[in-house]
Amino acid sequence: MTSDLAFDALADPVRRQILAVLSGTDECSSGALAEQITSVGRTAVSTHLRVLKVAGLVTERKAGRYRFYSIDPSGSARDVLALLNQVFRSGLLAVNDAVPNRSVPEDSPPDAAPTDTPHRRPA
Amino acid sequence: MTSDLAFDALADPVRRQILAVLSGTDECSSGALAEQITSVGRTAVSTHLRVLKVAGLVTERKAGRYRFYSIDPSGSARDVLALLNQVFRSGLLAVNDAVPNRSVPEDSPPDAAPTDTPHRRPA
DNA sequence: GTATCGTGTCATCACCTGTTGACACGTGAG
DNA sequence: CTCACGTGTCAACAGGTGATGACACGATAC
Repeated sequence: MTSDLAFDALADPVRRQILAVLSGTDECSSGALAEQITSVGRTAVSTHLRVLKVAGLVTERKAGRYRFYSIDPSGSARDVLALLNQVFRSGLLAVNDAVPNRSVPEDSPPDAAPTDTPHRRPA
Repeated sequence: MTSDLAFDALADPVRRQILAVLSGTDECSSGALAEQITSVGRTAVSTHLRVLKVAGLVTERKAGRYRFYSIDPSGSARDVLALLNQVFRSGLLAVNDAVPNRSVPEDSPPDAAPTDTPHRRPA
């Protein structure tokens, strides 16, 4: 799954910080990026950049001896968003008032609600 | 940051699988969940459930000796979506409009052309 | 040509995380 | 009451991941 790498890439705070910096600028060189990410060294930033690139979250542009990175809005970020929207659609769209998502055949839990807990609390 | 835990929780494939199962049903007990998640044992599922709960992605409902878990659409998932939308806003707008394929503005190298061959095979 | 800069990669280490089995807690049934 | 069931938690181990410094590669300036 493509979003697999993206989820993994997004899990790291440093990588999210890199993405935040990149989202504020059009593009940024590896060195300039490493200067703004003071929590880790240039090597780590470079490694994170690679992870982000492989994950399809950023794009790389080579210009001479420089390498500029920028957000890849058409990359796997869309898959992540799509998956998240699918999982949390009920609350995000707030249109499933009739609970239409009930299509799992092997759904036979003990079915609680013995005598004191009628139903869960809708938000 | 609340979304920090959420990003971390979403990084694990097993946890995403749990979320997928939960998204297909209203709620599910820990045991029933563990039966559907065959890749790991019940202990691991329980641990993952705890992580998801702490991250604010699922909610727990106690019913007697059972514990039912369900997606928490109003939890930190919204923060994750918001952050992602902020970082990748430029491409997401295009997605919302249409254009499911490459529609990124072409690069405009200021002073160099990508005419280099990254030969990097030392071995 | 050489020197220097910018960058990526490699080996190494330390830390964190996930998994497992055994155990403890609470609940419901008899 | 005791027993069985469902579940969470604990300590220990294995595996993966991130960070670092040294090095290699390519490109530019001279």
